[in-house]
Amino acid sequence: MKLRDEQRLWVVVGPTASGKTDLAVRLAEAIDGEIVSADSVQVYRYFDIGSGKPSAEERERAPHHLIDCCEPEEALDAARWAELAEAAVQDIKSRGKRPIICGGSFLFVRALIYGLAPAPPADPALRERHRAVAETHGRQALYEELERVDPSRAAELNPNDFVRVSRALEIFELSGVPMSQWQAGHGFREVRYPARLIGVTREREQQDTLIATRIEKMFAAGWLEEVASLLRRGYGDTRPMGSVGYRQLAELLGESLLDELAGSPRLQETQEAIYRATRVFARRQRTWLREEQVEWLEPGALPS
RNA sequence: GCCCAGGUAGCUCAGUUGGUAGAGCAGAGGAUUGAAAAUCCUCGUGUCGGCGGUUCGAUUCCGUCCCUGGGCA
Repeated sequence: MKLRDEQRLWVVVGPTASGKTDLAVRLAEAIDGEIVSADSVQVYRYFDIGSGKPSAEERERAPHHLIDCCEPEEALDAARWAELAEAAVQDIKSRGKRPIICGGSFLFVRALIYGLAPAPPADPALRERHRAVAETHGRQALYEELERVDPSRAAELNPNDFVRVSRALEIFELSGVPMSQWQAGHGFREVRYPARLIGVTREREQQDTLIATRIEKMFAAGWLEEVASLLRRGYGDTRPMGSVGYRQLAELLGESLLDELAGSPRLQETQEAIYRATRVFARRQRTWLREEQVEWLEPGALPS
């Protein structure tokens, strides 16, 4: 095998449960690499089972970075992640190893490869104000604010898309410059890390089966108990608790006691809801990937 | 056997004072510049349980039969 490729940064992508970690680990062994996780939930400590963190055995086979790198309450955003990832990549290279990015949070990957517009960072106080406005006057009212200061960005957004409307407003309020202008000056045009995207192809049915068995394994490994423990420790309002599966289990545990749940229909229903939500998530991931030029490999294969 | 309540989209249900019907979820597709496992957008013909009757017209009213709950025997 040659497997050394150019100077490009190798990035293992794919929908959830497609086998990214397995491919990345085998790749790392083959080229003396280290893995940088691009996963918006695995970055948080204690959210172990439901986020599908690599096993001890997998971490033994290849060093992993950016897993457990922050506390649940210190929300890590795409820009901050990209900084950390860049530092990890430099560190790995400086030790003569090959960095391999691996993960399903594609905004994170994009932020690393292209950077983000140098607009101001998130501001919790402003977000709180936006939330209050939307709550008392409706999302439309917030959208109208944006139309006044940044009609160009407003035209791209749906009034209901609260998250993006809020962010666009936030940028203007912080910098006095409309988001559309920041974007115009950036446009994801400059590649900071030329990348080679690699993924594992799966038939749709097989993909669904993989998702189902993975969820079953998570429950068998004590996922429900993990969430109960996280809630007890006060992590109910953190960002990772809003992610697929954790959200549903937190809700379930909010209305039922852990001891009553074993084998109950409520638990069964929740497990099915998580399966469905995960499939929807995988679909959104596929939409991201359709944009990119990805080298799709057969399961078990390595790139040449 | 009798009484009551139901039988409407894959599921849960709404609705039509008679003009062949619509939400949520699921499913499919898409967007994505510091919330991204987040957030948002688009896509809904189904013997309205069967058969008869009344009517210009019935899923809607009437009759009858079948099915599912619950109650009484």
